Amino acid sequence: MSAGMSVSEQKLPVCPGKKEKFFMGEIKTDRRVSRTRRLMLEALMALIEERGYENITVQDILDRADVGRSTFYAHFRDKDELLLSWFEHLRSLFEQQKEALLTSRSTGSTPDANIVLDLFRHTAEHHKLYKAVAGRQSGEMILKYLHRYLNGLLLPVFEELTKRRRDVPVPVEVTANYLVGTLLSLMTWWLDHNMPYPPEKMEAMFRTLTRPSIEAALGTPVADNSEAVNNTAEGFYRLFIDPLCCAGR
Amino acid sequence: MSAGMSVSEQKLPVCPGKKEKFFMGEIKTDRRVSRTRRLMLEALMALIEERGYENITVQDILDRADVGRSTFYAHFRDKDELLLSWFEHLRSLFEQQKEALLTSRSTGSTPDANIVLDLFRHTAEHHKLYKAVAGRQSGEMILKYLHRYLNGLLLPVFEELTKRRRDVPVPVEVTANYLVGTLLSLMTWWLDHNMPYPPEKMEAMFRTLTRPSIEAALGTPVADNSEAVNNTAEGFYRLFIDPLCCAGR
DNA sequence: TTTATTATCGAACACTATGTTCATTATCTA
DNA sequence: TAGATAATGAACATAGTGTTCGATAATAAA
Repeated sequence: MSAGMSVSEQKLPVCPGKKEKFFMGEIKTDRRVSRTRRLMLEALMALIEERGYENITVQDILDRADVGRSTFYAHFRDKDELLLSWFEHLRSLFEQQKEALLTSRSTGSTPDANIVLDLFRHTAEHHKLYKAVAGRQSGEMILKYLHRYLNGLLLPVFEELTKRRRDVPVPVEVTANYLVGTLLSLMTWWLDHNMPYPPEKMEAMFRTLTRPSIEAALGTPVADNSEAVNNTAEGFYRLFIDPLCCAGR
Repeated sequence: MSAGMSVSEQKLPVCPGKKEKFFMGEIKTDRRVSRTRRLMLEALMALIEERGYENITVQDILDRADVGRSTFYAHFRDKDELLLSWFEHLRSLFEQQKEALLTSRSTGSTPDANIVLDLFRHTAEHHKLYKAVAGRQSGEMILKYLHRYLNGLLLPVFEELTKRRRDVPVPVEVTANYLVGTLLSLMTWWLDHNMPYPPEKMEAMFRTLTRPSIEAALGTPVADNSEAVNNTAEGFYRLFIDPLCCAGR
């Protein structure tokens, strides 16, 4: 045993997502690790814009990133996991922004933020990438994850809103799913048609289409609360528009 | 040249979809051809139900259908084309039904048919297959085709409906896309959650969600036509519900 | 600076699947 | 029955995936 059991004990690089903090001691990520991951992500993004996700091989990424084959597989199980790690990155950025808004809210500033409008604007900025990732001729992987994520954000909001209502004609799960679906549907249509309208117009359409549906889906309000009821849709949009309320709980 | 130029001139089997009818002479499909195609389609369907489209290899289909490899490629370029041919088959069935309804309509019988309800019911009957084909964990190929097809049916309807309107707040392309998207979104949600509600309830939800949206999306009617205007949504549903109107033009 | 650690490299390899070729055989239509 | 055409199946070329492991290089910590 002295010569070190050389039986396939290749170590995996430390996952930077899991900077485990026990006993206040953060584990720093090895420079090489973050560098490699960055290179691979950059290569992936560039290649996606060029050819679309489906038309990329692992070898392409390796060549572009100038990284060894085994290194890739030391970090990710496959191409999908790399793409997913990008999505997780985006998500954490989004959640950071949410936190920021939450605190600035409690301070009193920034009365309203329109998350849907922001989404359309942000998408427009990176339309090439997003079209390649979510467009009609590409795999739907990311769209599915996004759908699930947004659903998770929205569901509690609707559950809150329907607490004081009787005879809700459409189950909240369906309504949440509907709303997210409509948003993503508008978004992909917009991208696939090369953004023929400005983000503001798209947001207006989204509102026009979904607001009356939500009123209808939530059903008749209970009698004793008629004031807070008429502006439920308004309330919803404020909730939805303000990301904090959704998951800041 | 006498011995018949044997230079890679393998003939493709006659495509039965193209039973060309010129001069009243239909070309009969060779028994062997239809038999092979039937076997391959049956194998595909069975395998899809078992494992889902993504997890099937061409070899699997070959084994199940008991058909030679080269035979497969004589008929279809790849797996996708086989699946597509199934979709085309379904579509032609649908269009036949549409024709039948159209003629029986002109005869005076069958006052109304609810195409959306029929769709939910038909899906329920074959839920295993459709879930495997369109469910969340499978590729979206068929869903995309279906989306496009339904869009094509719907667009002219909306164009007709908006002819007499001014200041339509949402472009008809967007509205059509929205409506189809919502229908398919409800459908996949339903399948993915193992059909927790009956088709009738699903159809009701679809109506609840989309009717007010459509009213809103079509915008204010012109003044002089106020009667026909208030029931535009009604008219739309009759149009949409009655498949004839959509593409029977 | 030194040292122990650990990430990267890269070439070889096994594996799975795709799609093509073609001479031979079986089946159909007329 | 004859001529035409479809099916067969084995062999092949191609392409991509994911793994292995000894050697090398970069890093953090001492």
